[in-house]
This record gives sequence, structure tokens and C-alpha cells, in this order.
Amino acid sequence: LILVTELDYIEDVEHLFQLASIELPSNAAIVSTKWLSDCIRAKALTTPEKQHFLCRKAPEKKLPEDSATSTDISSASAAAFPTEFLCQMRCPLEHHNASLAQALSVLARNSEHQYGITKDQQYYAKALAFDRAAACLKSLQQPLLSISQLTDSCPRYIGDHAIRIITELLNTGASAEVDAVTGSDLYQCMTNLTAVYGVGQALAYKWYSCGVKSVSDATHRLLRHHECGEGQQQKRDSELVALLPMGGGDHKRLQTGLAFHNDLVNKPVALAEASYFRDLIAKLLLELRGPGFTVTLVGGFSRGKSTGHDCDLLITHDVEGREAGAVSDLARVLTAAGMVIHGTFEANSFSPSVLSRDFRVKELRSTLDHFEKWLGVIKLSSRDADSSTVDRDVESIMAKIDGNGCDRRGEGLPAAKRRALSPNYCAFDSFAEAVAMAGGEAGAASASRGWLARRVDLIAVPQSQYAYALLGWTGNRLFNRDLRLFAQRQRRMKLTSHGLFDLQKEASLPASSEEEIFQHLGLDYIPPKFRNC
DNA sequence: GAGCAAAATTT
DNA sequence: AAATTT
DNA sequence: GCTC
Ligand SMILES: Cc1cn([C@H]2C[C@H](O)[C@@H](COP(=O)(O)OP(=O)(O)OP(=O)(O)O)O2)c(=O)[nH]c1=O
Ligand SMILES: [Mg+2]
Repeated sequence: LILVTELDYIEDVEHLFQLASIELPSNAAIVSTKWLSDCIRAKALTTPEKQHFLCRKAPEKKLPEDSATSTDISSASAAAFPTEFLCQMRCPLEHHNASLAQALSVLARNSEHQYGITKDQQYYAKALAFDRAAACLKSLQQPLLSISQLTDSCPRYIGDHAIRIITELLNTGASAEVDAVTGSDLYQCMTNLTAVYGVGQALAYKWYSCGVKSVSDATHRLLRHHECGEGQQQKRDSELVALLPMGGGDHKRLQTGLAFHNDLVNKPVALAEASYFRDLIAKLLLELRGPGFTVTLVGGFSRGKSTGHDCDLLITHDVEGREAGAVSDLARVLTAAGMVIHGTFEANSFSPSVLSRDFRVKELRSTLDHFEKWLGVIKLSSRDADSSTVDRDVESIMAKIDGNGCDRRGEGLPAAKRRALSPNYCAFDSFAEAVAMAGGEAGAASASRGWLARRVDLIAVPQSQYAYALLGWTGNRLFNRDLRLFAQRQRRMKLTSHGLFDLQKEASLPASSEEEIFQHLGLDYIPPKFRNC
């Protein structure tokens, strides 16, 4: 007896039979639809093999999730936990309600587009609400098969509208509202345009209104605009000025996003690639600044994703303060090695005066040009990267910078020369040059050029802020927003990626690990793989 | 009806 | 202040 | 849109 299913886990099948009050035959081989495909391809019934059989879920919950550990908290603060926040739900990357969650996130993105179009803040909030509802579904331990499972006790953040969508999907397999959005020209174009680095909802809609509906439309129009601009055709200019972000400006970031769009959006960064870059940065730091640095791959990869839209690296040093200047040094050598297409520095200044301790730190350091963050688009080799190539690549980079007369450390440079390197860098002068560098408009030449354009975030923080930076940069975005909301609303504390400030004690709370931060907040620790809200 | 995370930069 | 990014 |  062979049982073919589209469900992902044996537990899901058991659950379904249980709901239907049918006994699951004990002699049934439970296989995925892949078995069926293979049989069809073989034009014969074949014996199911290992890769066809469904698995049981890995025993994740080693922790006895009983009330024992949480009684002290929940009994003491039953009123403080009226309902569960998203940041306490465990949201794994792969879950049991992907299609339902996807439907709700379509409505979230649509609300975001509406926000860009109307500037009505209500739409921004609606997008948040739909994202939260989707996240709730990700935390469910079983696939939702009947709406009655929700009507008894509904998770926080799932309200009337979400229930309506879910009911529709469960009963008919489709939702008229979601399908209308998905099928609309506006939604499709806004989705494609806002995917470009440097294009937000406002510019995307401006372009859409002008008939620029795709990335290639935008690229062509911008190329023509620049040609005509140099040929001083003023009336052409006035037609197309609407295409650019407000004011004049450089638009180098936008130009980078457009020219390298195919690499940046259609070729996601693989884990192996990100790990390679982490190793490269770690070894460069050792060469440039000596031992004591740690470089951690954060962002989506640290939550278990196997691909990402960028590579986020968090840097710190055993000795407080020694991390200062590390980001500048790295950006400088990467630039000198010819790897950088576009890069911007950001300073680490704390505007909220509530973080008084950190405020003083800022004032102490503000005289130095202390950059903590660098956002870059760089060329990374598209050949297979393994650990043996890292050493070679480090050597080659060091050779290039020594040959260029580039200081290994920024300290020796006069202030004027340093400013020339910062805060912005761009390897091309015109959009046409950028497109040429990318290998033409189709961007098809990436195989022959031997490299891919990759977005990279480098963040360096002192040891004392490391735990907060790690928490913040591990994300995801929705998890951060909900955790920070919890801190503010339930604990009267202000949480940022630099620290946690108790507004009543008027004191910031040091932490040396993520676990300590959760303790400060009175929450059970949620490991990164369950922060995929 | 109020609030929705919090930070940075650029024009 | 608006727009974009993390 | 959802919670308080
Ligand atoms: C975009 C964004 C990110 N962050 C934090 C959480 C993110 O995990 C972290 C890195 O940002 P991202 O690199 O934008 O997000 P990501 O790494 O989670 O996803 P991807 O794989 O697509 O790169 O920064 C915020 O706190 N707020 C934000 O608005
Ligand atoms: Mg990332």
C-alpha cells in the first residue's frame, strides 16, 4: 500500500487522518509526489526509494516547553502576558502553512504599494498587520486544514480580514482578493520596480505613472536621458526629470542597482559564497590589524537560510575599542583592490539622548571619523570558492594595495586624503559606464566576466554592544519590530541594535549574550532558526 | 481613537 | 521633511 | 488590520 501526499511530514499526514477520523493503515508507505513523477517518467510503477519517503520532523523541541521554566515569569506577570507576541512564537524557515502565509504577504506588499502611492499611513500599518498575520501561520505546528482550528482560540494578530482570506483559501483553494491583487498590472510592476536597489515605493509609482513599468524600461530611459543630458537637450530633460529621485543628486546607488540588477536580484547569494566572504574578511583583518577580531555571518544566513539578497558581516574585537577603524580599513583595501563598485559609510551616532551612556561614547568618538557600517556593492568571483582559495585571494588583495601605495591602516593618512575616500565611493562616472561594466543591458555576460555584483554589509561594534548588534542583525525585520514593540509596551524599555534602556530606571542594561537580553526582557530565549517571522 | 521599531543617509 | 536603506 |  502506497500513500502519495503533497504534505511535508509524516506528522502532517497523521494529523490529517486524525481530523478525518480515519485510521492510518500501518502498512502504508508514505511517499511524496516525487515518487509519482518518477513513475511517470519511467513509464512504470517503481519501488519507492529513500528519497521518496516522507520524514518525521527533527525532534526540535529538546527543551521541555512545559510551564516549569516559564511559571516563575508567567505566574508573576500573567497580566503582563495577555497574549503571545510574535517574538515569542517560534517561526521556523520551513513550516506547514506556506501557501496561506504567502497569500497574506501578497496583501502586505500590496498595502505597502498603496502606502507609496497615497502616502496614507494607514496602509503602512495595514502592511504590518498582514505581515504579522502571515508570521502567526508560520509558527503553527500543523497545517491548517479547517477554519475551526482558528475560531476556537485565535493567535494574536489574526483578525477578521485574515480569517476571511484563510477561510476562502481552505474552502475553495483560492482567494478572489489575493488573486485580484496578484493579477493586477500595478502590483506586478510595483513588485518588480521596488526590487531594484535604490527604488522605493514612491519612485516606483512615479515611474509606473510615466509608463516605465519594468526594470528594462527604466534602464533604457535612463540611458537615453543621460545621452540627451550631455547633448544639452533641455526639453527632453524636463520630460525625464520626473524619472529621477527628487532634486538633482548623484543617484549612484540607484544607477548601481539598475545596472547590476540581474546579479543583485536574480542571482541570490549562496551560503557558500557568504561563508567564503566571511573568511576573506576575517583573514584580511588579521593581516591588516592583527589578531583578536571575530567576524560573524549574520542576517538571513544565521537564521538558517541557504540563500540571501546580501552578505551581512558583524565584526568585533576582544579588546573594547580596537574594532574602531576596522570597517574603514576593509573598505579601503577592497576599493584599492578594485573590487568595489559602489560603497557608502555610515557613522554610529546615537540620537536618542535616553541612551545617555552611549551618548557620551558618541561624543568621545565624534572627533575621530569613526564609521561603524559600510554598505557596498562589490565584485565577487563567480567561480567555486573553497577555503583554499581564500588565502590566495587575501595575498592577491594585499599585493595590490601594497603596490598602490595604499596604507595598510588609515592612521597615517592626512585628514584630507581620508575624506577623499569617504563616505561615498563609486567606480563609474556615468550610468552608461556602469551598464558597460555589468556587461550590457541584459547582464548576460556575468559568466564571461568571472564575477558577480554582490551587496555586502560590514558592521563593526565594540565588544560591549556586540550582543545587541548580533540580536539586531540576526533579525529578521519583523522579529525585531515585534521584540522592540514588546520591550517598549510591556517592559517600558527601549531596544535598539546598540543597547537596551530601561526608561524607569533610566539606565542602560549591559548584556554579553543574546540570552542575557532575553532575560532582561523576561522572555524565553528564541534561537535564530525560529526568528523567521 | 491611538499606535504601530529604530536607526542611518541624502536631497 | 521625504525617501530609501539596514 | 489588529490590539488595547
Ligand atoms: C531591512 C531591515 C533589516 N534589519 C535587520 C534584521 C535583518 O535580518 C538584518 C539584515 O538585513 P537584511 O540583509 O536586509 O535582511 P536578511 O539578512 O534578514 O535577509 P536577506 O537574506 O534577504 O538578506 O538587519 C532591521 O532591523 N530592520 C530592517 O528594516
Ligand atoms: Mg541579509
